[in-house]
Formats: sequence, C-alpha cells, structure tokens
Amino acid sequence: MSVRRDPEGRRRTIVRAAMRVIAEVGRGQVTHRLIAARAEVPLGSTTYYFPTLDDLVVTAMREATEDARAQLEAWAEELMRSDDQVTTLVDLIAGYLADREQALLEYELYLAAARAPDLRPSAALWLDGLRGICSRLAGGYERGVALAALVDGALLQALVTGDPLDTEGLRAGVAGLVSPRTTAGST
Amino acid sequence: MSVRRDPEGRRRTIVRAAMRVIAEVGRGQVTHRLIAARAEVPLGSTTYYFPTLDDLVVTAMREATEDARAQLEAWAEELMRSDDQVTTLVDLIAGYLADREQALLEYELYLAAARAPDLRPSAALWLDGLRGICSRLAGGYERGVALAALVDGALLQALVTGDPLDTEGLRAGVAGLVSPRTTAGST
DNA sequence: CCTTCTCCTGTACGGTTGTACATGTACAGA
DNA sequence: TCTGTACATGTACAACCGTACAGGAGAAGG
Repeated sequence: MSVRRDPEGRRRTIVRAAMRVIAEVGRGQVTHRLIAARAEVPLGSTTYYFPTLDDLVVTAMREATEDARAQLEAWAEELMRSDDQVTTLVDLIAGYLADREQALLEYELYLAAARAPDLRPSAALWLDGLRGICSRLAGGYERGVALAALVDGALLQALVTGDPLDTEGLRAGVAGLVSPRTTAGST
Repeated sequence: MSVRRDPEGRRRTIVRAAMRVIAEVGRGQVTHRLIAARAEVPLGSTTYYFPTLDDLVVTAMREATEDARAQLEAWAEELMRSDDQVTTLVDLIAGYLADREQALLEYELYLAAARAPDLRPSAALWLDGLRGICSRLAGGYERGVALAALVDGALLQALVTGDPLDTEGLRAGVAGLVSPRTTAGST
C-alpha cells in the first residue's frame, strides 16, 4: 500500500523548491540546477516533470499566488472578526512583511506579470481579492480601489527601502480612506 | 575640430541602450550581446567601457533613477502651478503610464533595489522626492507618506494588470488624503 | 615624418546553461 | 512469473554566456 513512487509529491517538491529559489535569487537567475539542488532531486527530474524551465517557473509563480490568495482570505476573516479594523489592517501588513522572502517572491511575480501576459490572470486574481477586502472596509468600490493601491504601495516601498514599515503614515492613510462607520466599529 | 572619437558619447550610447534592453527583457535577461546589438556597437565596446556586466547594469539603473528624479521635479513644478492639484496629480500619473516601457524599467529597478542594497540609495532618493511632493500636497508628513504609497501602488497595479488607470478610484483616494485646504485651492 | 597614447573591435576561451535521451528501475496487470 | 508502462536519472551536447586580449586605427606632440 505504501507508495514508494510518488510522482505527484515529487512534482510538488520541485515546485516548492523553485519557489524558494526564485524568492532567493530572483526570477532571472533561476536555473534547473539550482532548483534541483534545493529540492534534493537529480537534474533530470526537473526536466522530466516540466517540458521547459519557463513552464516550471510559471507553475511556481502560480502556486505562489495560490498561497497569497489563501493568505488574503485569512486577512478577510481576521478583519471581519476585528472591532478596530484600521489597527488590524496595519498589523496584518506588518505581519506580511515579517516573511520578507515570501513577500519578495510575490512582488517578483507581480512585476513579472507586467511583462508576461500569461501570469496576469494570477496577479489579477490576487488584486481582485485585495480590492474586495478593501472595498468592504472603505465602504465603496472606488475608495476600495484606492485603499488597495495604498496597501500595495506601502508593501512595495517597505520591501524596496528595507526600512521597517512606517506604521504611523500607513495608519493615517488607511484611516483617511476607511469609511467613518467602519472606523467606529459597526458595519 | 570635429571629434571622430567620442568616448563620452559612446559610453552614453551604451548606457541608454542598456536601459532600453532592461526595460524590454528585464534585468535578469540582459546580456552584453543584446546591449551591443541595440546600441549598434561591437561587443568589445560594451566590455571596454565597463569592467563587468553588472557595472553596466547598475550604471544604467542609476541613470534611470536620475531621469525619474528629473521627471519628479517637473511634477512638483506642475503641481505648484496648478489650482486643482488632485486633478493634476491624477493626470500626471496617467501621463507617466503613457510611456509604459520607461515605467516598467523604473519599477524593475525599484524591485531590484529590494534585493541589491547598492541600488537602494537611488531608489530611496526617488521615493524621498515623491514623499516630499506628497507631503506638501497632503499637508503633513504622515499623510504624505500614505499618499506616496497610494501613488506608488496605483502605478504598480496599472502596470501589472495592463488595464488603464482607474482614475475614479485614484481620484477618490487622492482626494481623501489631500488636505482640504489644498483641495480648495490655496496653500 | 615618427612616436606614443588612447580608443576601438574581432576573435577566442572556459564555464554554465537548457534540454535530449539512453538506460535503468519499480510497479500493475496478465 | 513475465511483460508493459510510467517513473527516474546520469550523461552528453550544442548554444550561449561573460570576459580577456592581441592588435588595428586615429589623434596629439614632436
């Protein structure tokens, strides 16, 4: 009954390794050999499961958005439970930046989508999720779009500068965009 | 009197070509040969003026921030002259996105700074400029930081999705963060 | 004219890359 | 047990890479 051969699992191992490598060295520096070493599988395995390196990279990036999407749902739940949504949102953003590598990976993917149209649907899916959450917070779609841009920009800037998140500035901005009713506590 | 030999000019030609290539294919895919072809100079020239490819890429990226910095000053002037700064800012952002390649190059640089510390000063310089402008608009540093994040996020998202800028959403957000006095017209 | 220096470039080389593939191995069905 | 099929991998190769460098070519000073 025990499966000595586990193609599905092995495939996933490779994809997860690819994600880690991309997060570390960036999309442009990824090679079959780096991924194989990280996954602790022979080089041949990486070419067996994916016809081309680009396929592997794209798969890894899609997987990364899947993760991000899941995390976003956790955000939504936490915000629903919270009675101080501004503080909660700021905390969530700060928490997101705690895993810098994961964040870097996602923004690498994000920007890659700007150049590679086949990655765009994944990126758009995440962005739609964020906008949905923000719209609920801001009490309106337009302000929600703006709030999502604010969150996105704050994350990007924190990553780029390497400085810790400017929570006061962020809080001021979020408070300015969240609808007063939401700030007060009730829906 | 005519200078057949023009080392300075040739060097600049190579750097500008490098900028274009980076904008097109991304930082990770840049090669000496691509740059040489784009600049219409022999391969040897690209290695003559720059000891290593990385030096060339870094130089090109610094040059790009220099351009961005100059553009930012133009923004500041235009905003000073304007009597409807919200509209002007939205228009400036839309105008920035008109040259998609240039914008892509800058955001590539931006994200590259997240991984390469030696690029961070350039990126930080630009961000400080943006924050300065935004602080003047928002009437306070904290709100200015938030407004800068909003602008940055809006640009990034427009680049990533490939969709045209959501001007209504952006306008709503900017209006919410710009100080009422500034919105009305006076300082 | 010659010398000298900087600019310039074609060619070459060692190293790394993506990918192909022959060979082997474990498992399922007969 | 035998056989076929999917899984697995070590090795090989052509292509491309960054970089080095010998040597040509023009300008400047004598």
